[in-house]
Amino acid sequence: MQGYDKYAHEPFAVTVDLAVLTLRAGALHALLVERGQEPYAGRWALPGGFVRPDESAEDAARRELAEETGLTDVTGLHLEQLRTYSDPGRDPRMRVVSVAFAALLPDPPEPHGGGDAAQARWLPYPGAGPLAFDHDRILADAHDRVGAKLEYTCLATAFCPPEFTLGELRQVYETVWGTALDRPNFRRKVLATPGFVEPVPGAARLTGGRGKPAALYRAGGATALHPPLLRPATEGRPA
Amino acid sequence: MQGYDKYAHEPFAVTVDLAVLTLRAGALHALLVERGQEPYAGRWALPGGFVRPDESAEDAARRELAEETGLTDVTGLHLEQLRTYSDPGRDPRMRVVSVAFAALLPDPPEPHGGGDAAQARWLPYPGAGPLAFDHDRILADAHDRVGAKLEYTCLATAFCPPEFTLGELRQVYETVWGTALDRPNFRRKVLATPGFVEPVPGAARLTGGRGKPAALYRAGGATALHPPLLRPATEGRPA
DNA sequence: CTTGTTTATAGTCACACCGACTATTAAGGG
DNA sequence: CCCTTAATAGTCGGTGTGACTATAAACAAG
Repeated sequence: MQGYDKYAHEPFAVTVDLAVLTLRAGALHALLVERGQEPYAGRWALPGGFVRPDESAEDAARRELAEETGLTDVTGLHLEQLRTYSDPGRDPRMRVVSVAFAALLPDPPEPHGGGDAAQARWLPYPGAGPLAFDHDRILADAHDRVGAKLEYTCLATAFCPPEFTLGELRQVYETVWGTALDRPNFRRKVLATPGFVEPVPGAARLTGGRGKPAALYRAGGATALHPPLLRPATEGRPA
Repeated sequence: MQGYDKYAHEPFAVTVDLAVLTLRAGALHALLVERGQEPYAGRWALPGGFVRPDESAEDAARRELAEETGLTDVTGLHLEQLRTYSDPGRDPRMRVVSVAFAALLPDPPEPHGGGDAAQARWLPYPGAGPLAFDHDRILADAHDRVGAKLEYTCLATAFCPPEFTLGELRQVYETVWGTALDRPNFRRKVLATPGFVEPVPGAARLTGGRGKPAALYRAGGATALHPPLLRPATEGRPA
């Protein structure tokens, strides 16, 4: 930091990459765009783009998120910096340092094709073949981060619409973690955590699908879970 | 990511900033360098430097860590990417995007003055006045991250020498969290977690200071704590 | 040498929480 | 009308943890 001109520092291109996750039909989906040019032409990639001279990486991420999803209001959405990927060879054309973000959406806004990208689609994760660049790794890191944060934060509500049932909330956990949870125990735990969810006053009940109608809840004011909601211990060493 | 030449992307300077933490005399200390030039001449700043064309941010961080600490072998040290700071105005001279890392050292290698920096010193944290740039924020973020990771990982051993007593390990928690822990309960919890620590076979006992000599332990093979070692609930809403 | 202080270590007890279960209620589908 | 599905209520036992007491082994001060 001392000598800015001591060695000629190479300029880098700085981009943001977005791992936008949502739940569609009980399965985790990621927003992907199809590349039209080399390298990796025809492969799926994470949406993203260059950081402009007058904006921070967070600004750029939110701008790209609005462009790619076609949503007019992305202010309420959960957007979180993941980490920065900077391997010298990650883009064969030039030196690109990419700040990756994870974004969570409740309700899948239909595919769309906004922004500059060729076509954008929700594809199930995992399963969408090998992605371009190091985007498989980024998406996997996003999934890991989200899974971990479900344990000790109220992040799960970011996957849900403003009003939701405990069954929907439980499905968020089950889908992201890939494990089944005991219904009564999950309910007990969530309701016992102050500020996680609060009942909707109108006492309306959702009777959409099969089964007994469920009560509706809203996200509460809490952000952290004390004590955490630990996922069932998976044998083998965690990261 | 589609059109690399659609809009002329401004080149950025990319640097790494290091929040190097250690425990000296029961207090948390950070490695800081004194700036010799404007801006912020005379202020303390985090060590760091430019990422070179052929290295990743992680490579650069480890290289800078070796240069600034004077240590010849930094391979065993805990080095972890924190996040990237990219506000347009964070450096008044030019557009600098900085990837911040947190590093943990067990044993304070005497101050030193290696590398290119003017002078580097261990200063207690918190307390080292306002730092240059946004480095106060970075250091605070590093402290938050380390405090949180103590709860659910075995990170605490990264602050300890290869062989340590449970009292030293407990002091890591107490110092970083700023709370006192019950000695017997801490011992019970640590020993009950498989792979956290393992006794040193030689059965040597450390009889350095006052009190009954303590048994020596080494870091075990585990990296995660299941269940976590939660810090005493601080009232008020956590981040 | 004795006493007090400090730290390590052993152990107890009660409570909170959690996993595993059973039971009941209320919907929809053959 | 019965079966399935899902929500909700409740029970039971074990584990983990907070609070606490007790003992042991060192050093310091008198």
